[in-house]
Amino acid sequence: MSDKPPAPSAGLRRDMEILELLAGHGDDRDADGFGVSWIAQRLDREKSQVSRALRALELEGMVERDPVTRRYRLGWRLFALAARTQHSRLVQVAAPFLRRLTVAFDEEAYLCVLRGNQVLTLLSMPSSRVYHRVWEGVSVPVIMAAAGRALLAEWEDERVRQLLRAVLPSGLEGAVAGEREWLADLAHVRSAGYAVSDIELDDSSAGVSAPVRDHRGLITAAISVAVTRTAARERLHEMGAVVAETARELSAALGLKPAAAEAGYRSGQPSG
Amino acid sequence: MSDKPPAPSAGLRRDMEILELLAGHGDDRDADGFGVSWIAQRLDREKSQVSRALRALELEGMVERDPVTRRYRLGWRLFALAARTQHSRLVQVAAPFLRRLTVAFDEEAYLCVLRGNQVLTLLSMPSSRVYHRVWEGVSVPVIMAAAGRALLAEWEDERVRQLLRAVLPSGLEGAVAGEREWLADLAHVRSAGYAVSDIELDDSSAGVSAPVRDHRGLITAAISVAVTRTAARERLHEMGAVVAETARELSAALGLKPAAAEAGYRSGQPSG
DNA sequence: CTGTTTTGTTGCGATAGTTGCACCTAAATT
DNA sequence: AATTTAGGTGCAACTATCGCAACAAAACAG
Repeated sequence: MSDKPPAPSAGLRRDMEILELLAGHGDDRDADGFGVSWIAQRLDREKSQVSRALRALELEGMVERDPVTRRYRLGWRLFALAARTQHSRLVQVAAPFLRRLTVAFDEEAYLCVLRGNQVLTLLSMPSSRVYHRVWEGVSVPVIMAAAGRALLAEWEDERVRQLLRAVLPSGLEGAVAGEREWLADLAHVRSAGYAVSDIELDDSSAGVSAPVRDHRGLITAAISVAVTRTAARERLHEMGAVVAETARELSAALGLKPAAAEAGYRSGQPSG
Repeated sequence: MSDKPPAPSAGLRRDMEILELLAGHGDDRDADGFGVSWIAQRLDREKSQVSRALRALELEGMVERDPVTRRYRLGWRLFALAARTQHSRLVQVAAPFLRRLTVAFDEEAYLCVLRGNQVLTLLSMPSSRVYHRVWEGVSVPVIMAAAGRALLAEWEDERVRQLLRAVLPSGLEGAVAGEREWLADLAHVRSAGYAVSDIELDDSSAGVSAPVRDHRGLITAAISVAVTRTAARERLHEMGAVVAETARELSAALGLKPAAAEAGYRSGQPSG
């Protein structure tokens, strides 16, 4: 009477677990997919259940089975659906702008959105110098990337505090100071139009980031540039201005009418 | 007693129908998503069912709800999963090569794979001249695009005939002639390394296409260039040679060792 | 090539999640 | 304020799924 709180949409949850598992660590060694037994064990479920689920998923094109190894991988349907996402549209429009940045600075550029407490990278544009890791579809905590500051720039202070408290290991002594610093950073974004952070997606690079607005003037994305070499602080701010201007142009390309640019200020979104 | 042939994985099918519906016609007017009732009616299902399904899908990030309009759209999770697809990796590697083509010819370039009887476009690289329609995630029948010929180039004749018969409106008088012509086209791909077609993705342009091979030497994708202006036949073949060379380089970038280039010949895949 | 182990699939009764209806709330519309 | 429409919920009936175990098929080993 205590241990069976109903589990609605259990099927979907299982399917998603499978897909997430197939998505893998993103590493490459698992490129040839996974077998039924391995998945079943990893998920602590019945082989039969996994077998049947995978067959159904394959029928829908969500996964596909290597004809020779008989292992499963993520399927084409995911690609087709994702292409119809609004995120995809955003990526399409943003790509040329990011490219411009990579050309100008010869540093990697990213397009990110906020997803809960995480910053999700939608697009990573490599610089000419290195074939860097692909960050697309990868999430990092908001507190890390400069993009996090750009994305939260116009949240109400109280909501920012809440989020920080939820994310930071609570009880940390420096938390209060960190909060204050964060709020100051956000104020800087509002006034200067860009954020600067010592850490970007990975910890080997600093970053600058600027907010991108949709047609209503709400911040919905951020452009970042990761500076891999230890550049002078001055140069970071120099780049920041350029990134901010690029973000503004991208916003315009997304349909932002100049008048609306200020309208979104402080409007926030419903707490979701 | 006659109308209840078991419906396994009915839940998944319903979810996929919903997602497909949300994916929409790809048009833009539906950018702000769809409401529960509309979806329920369109799918001929109970409102409650759709409501619950959408809530579950939202929990998994497969769809997201506009906080203000309360309408549903495809969600970020699709993007994140798709980014981990092998198709995505292919797109990443191929993008610079396609870009080179668009720069060289100032025409649009595509990366396509075969999916059943259809050619699925994974990447469309716009030329500088027009902001053309985005073809990513869109499928067209094999018989249309030049890419279809490139992708089938090394199938056994018999399998090609079967596929053509399945696709073509059967009973057509010209079918036999069409078959012969097709097989000749495929032979041309094998000898010259590229295909030429009067129709590319849309019917306003001709196209050239060349096969891309994976590390085993099997044809797994195709690069195409759509020629929008009515160019001289000569120029098409000129471009074909370049596209073929680019496809070869891309294959190498994908790990194809020169030795394996011929190994894949005629090996075909299990009929899937 | 034959025996053995591992991996994947299927049948079937019991279980448990889903269905559909009616009802309800909230928001838009008049 | 009244009416219409969209979206969500409670609950009993239903039916798809679960898990077990037996089976089939590869992979492996000798």
